[in-house]
Order: sequence, then structure tokens, then C-alpha cells
Amino acid sequence: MDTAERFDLATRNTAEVVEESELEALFEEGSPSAYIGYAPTGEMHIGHFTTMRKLADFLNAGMEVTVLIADLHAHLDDNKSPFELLDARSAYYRESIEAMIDAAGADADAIEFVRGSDFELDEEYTLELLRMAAETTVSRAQRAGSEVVRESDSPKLGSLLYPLMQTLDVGALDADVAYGGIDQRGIYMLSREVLSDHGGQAPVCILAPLLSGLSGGKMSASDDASKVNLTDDCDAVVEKLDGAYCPAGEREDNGVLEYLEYLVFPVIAERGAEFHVERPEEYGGDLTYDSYADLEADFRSGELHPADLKPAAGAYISRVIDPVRRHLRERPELLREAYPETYD
RNA sequence: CCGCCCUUAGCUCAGACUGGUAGAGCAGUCGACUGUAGAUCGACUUGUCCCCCGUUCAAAUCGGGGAGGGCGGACCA
Repeated sequence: MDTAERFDLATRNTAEVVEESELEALFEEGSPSAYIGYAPTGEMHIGHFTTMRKLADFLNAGMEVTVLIADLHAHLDDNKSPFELLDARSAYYRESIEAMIDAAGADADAIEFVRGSDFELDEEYTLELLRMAAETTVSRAQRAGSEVVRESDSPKLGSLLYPLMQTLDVGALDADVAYGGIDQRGIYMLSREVLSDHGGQAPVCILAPLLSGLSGGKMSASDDASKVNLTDDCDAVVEKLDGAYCPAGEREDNGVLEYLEYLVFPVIAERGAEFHVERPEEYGGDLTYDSYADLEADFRSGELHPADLKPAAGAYISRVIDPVRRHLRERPELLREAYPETYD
């Protein structure tokens, strides 16, 4: 595979790359390393799943991939995870992420897993954190984390340490590429600005689009109807899709289309399969698509109606998450221990 | 260490001065209308009024104590 192909693979289906020329240079030189961090807070959902698909692209492009389970960040962000639950939630996240990577068509064994508290308490790291804290203004740290850290009328100091630590993580993991959702942009721009003064080098940032929620607007972790959970059974998935915001012919804010584009089609393409839509004879009979572009074209023209698309989308999404769902059901203690209030 | 303010529905808050066991907006649920959803109408649901003790026939409301949160002052050899 030549450099251009590797570049295309690594950057397809992304929202932004900062800077493309730097990424090209990295591919010219050899095998760049990439990392993505997940703070083990609430239950994982389909939004997480869509970012996993990219890790398969990275591996196929000959990159080294590290997944960081950022346990301390989970606690630092407004106590989203209580300190006592960090072990259980880290275990649950790691298992779920491995299952998602496998389900997305990549090899989880090829990915290195690291837990934040394993290195973020090292003396060297801590000292650098304090030096950075001395140099960074409160407003700069707030701005960097504003899209990531939970808003509060009484923000804790931890919310300001959060972006600084994420910046040091890039250096500590020796990552050439920082991968994350576009909401991470503010933090990684801070990283590019200051990391070279703290023992690292500015990362190339590959930023994934944030998917719309099923109820219109942004997907909300706290709104159950706006997202598909990994543990939702097939009926629940179909029901959520049936209730989804999905104006005929419109792509804007259309979570149904986005799930198909960023999750379903990449995965079925990996398997060489097609997307089949059942449709009553009165509206023209069944349809089959082998690319998302064709499906979107039909949807925009009005040929493909939401009422026919939704049940098909629900069934395919359910099929994609099925291996993950089964894995979590075989190990019920993972969820029970990570979320004792919900699963006792 | 001292002082002041806040705590009522899932969320944002009103009600407290002048006691009669609670309201609005948003959210949510359900119908109608669209071959989906949304929008729009129509209907509906929701509460240890932070906790304890006291006064009273009666306390979200008054008095005392406590908890949690916020703000300010003081201290700065």
C-alpha cells in the first residue's frame, strides 16, 4: 500500500485533520503511532462504536494503535465516576472496547491498552503537570475543555487539570497522532500549542464527526431515546429507530443516515455484504444497496421513504452490535459492578 | 475562624413576609394529523417542598438544631 492509500484510509470518514501535510510526512517516514482515550464514565453506546471503526482503518494503514482507558479523567470530570468505581468501570470499558473492535472487523489483540492511573501518577508526569499548571491561565484551560468537561455552576479544579493531563498523555504515550471526536478539538489544539515545552511534540489530530442523536440535535448521553445502547436488544433498537427524527429527503441532523454512513456501511463493506430494504409492493417493492452514497441519493430524491428505511436500519444496527451485546451478557458482572445503582 | 445567601417535579424556578399539606415553563407520556419521526394542535402524568426537633387544630411557610452548596471577610510571623 502506498503512502497516498494509507493516508486516505486513515482519514476517510473524519471531520477534520490537523495538519494533513504533517500526517503525510509521518506516513513517508514509517509507521506512525495513534492513540485514543476513553474516560470510563457512563455506559458505552453506539457513538463510541463508530469511533472504533476508525481504529481498524489505522491498523490497516500500518499504524500502531493505543487505546487509553482514562480512569482518572473519569473522576476528574465532575466526579462522573466515583473513585471507588474506577476499577470496575475500567474493566467494563476495556472488555466492551475489545468487543467493539472485533465487531468492527479489526483485531483487538493488535491494539495496546493502557490505563491512565498506570502512568499519570509517575513522578515525572506529575512534575510536568504542575509546571504546566503554573503556566496555564484558568480561562485557557476552561476554553480548552469546554466541549468535553461537564458544565457546572461550581466548576472543580479537576475540570481544569483535565485538559492539561490529556495533553501530557499524548507525550507520555509517545503518540504521533491524537484521535478523538471533534469535541476534543479544543484540548488537542492546546496540546499542539504547549506540548513541545513539556517534553513532547505537537500531535497530528484526526477528529471524528459527532453523530446526531436519534431525537434530533446532538446525541445526549443522558437521553436514552437519543442513542442506541450496546445492551439494547433487537426490539429496543428497532423501536428507538422507529421513533427517530428522520425528515424525508433531509440529511441534516439525521441520526438514522449518519449511523448507516459511519457504522453500518463500513462494517458490512468489510464483510462484502449488502444493505437490503423491505418495501411494500404498493410503494415499489424491495431495494438493495451496496454503497451508502447510493442509499443517500435515493433518500434525498424521495425514492427511499423513512418509514421503509427505519426498520431496515434498526435491524442492521442491531446485527452490528450483536457480538458486543452477547459478550456483555455472558459477563453480567462487568456491568453490575461498574454500575451498581442500575444493575443491582 | 466570622458573616451573608441558597436547597421545592427529570431541568430552570415561583410560592415563604400575611401558616390551611404546592404551582409555571421546559422535558416526558398518550391521542389527532402527516406512509416515519419532527413541527402543530388536544389531553395527561410527575413531588420524602434537604434532614431532625419544636410551636400550632393545621408547617414548604414560624422557631431551634443539623447537612450539603455558594459568596464575602478576617488571618497572612
